[in-house]
Amino acid sequence: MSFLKVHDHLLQIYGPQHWWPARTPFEVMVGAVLTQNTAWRNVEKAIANLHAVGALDAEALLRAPLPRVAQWIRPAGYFNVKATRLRNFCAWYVARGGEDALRSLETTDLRRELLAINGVGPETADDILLYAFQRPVFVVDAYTRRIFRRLRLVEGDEPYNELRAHIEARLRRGRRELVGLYNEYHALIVRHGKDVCKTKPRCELCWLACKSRERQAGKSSKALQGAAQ
DNA sequence: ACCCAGGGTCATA
DNA sequence: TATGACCATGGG
Repeated sequence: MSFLKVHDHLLQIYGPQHWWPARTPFEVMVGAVLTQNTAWRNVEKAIANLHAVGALDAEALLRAPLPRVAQWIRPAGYFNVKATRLRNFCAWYVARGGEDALRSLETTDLRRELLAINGVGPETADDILLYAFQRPVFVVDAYTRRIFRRLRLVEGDEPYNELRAHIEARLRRGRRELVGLYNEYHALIVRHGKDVCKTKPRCELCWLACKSRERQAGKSSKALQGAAQ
């Protein structure tokens, strides 16, 4: 079972996910910060509030008092922390010349600058790189670690960059368009992660993951038997 | 009542 | 490098 095959299974099961749900690249970036450890529907409420008051804009967010931003994004949780993070991000965004100027940066430079912002970690940075700037970056999240661990494709507790590099290296050989592939793949993993094995007849991928674990158990028990002889 | 959600930072060892 | 505490809302 290759990383590419897993993608194809997921696509067959769920169909295209059409990520990222946002009107503009800036809205993607705001959503990426707000969705940290938070259910997406709560983020939608926060973004709707920002949209309603005309604050879905970097300059507007910088003009607004921090406590007011916090109230706007309250449904997204951690609102005091995230208000500061949004402000940090907007300060960088404006100082750096906005979307058009940022588009001309190399992916590695863009990532380094994103990670330098207090409140933007590896996953948030990669969400922004992939879904706002269309860069070929595979986003690793908790669902990613879980599904690939269950399929015995990774250990699951590797450092972020190690896991990303490992998966990207094995997806690059598929002769496919990478931005589209990474876009759909991460979205499908999240979609699958939400209702994994909660559906009555186990989906094909969960079934495969189960078989994969049984294979592993069989091998290790045989190894133990062999060692006992 | 408890658990989790499309993480990240900071203090500590 | 690697744990643990902390942030906070809303839905199951």
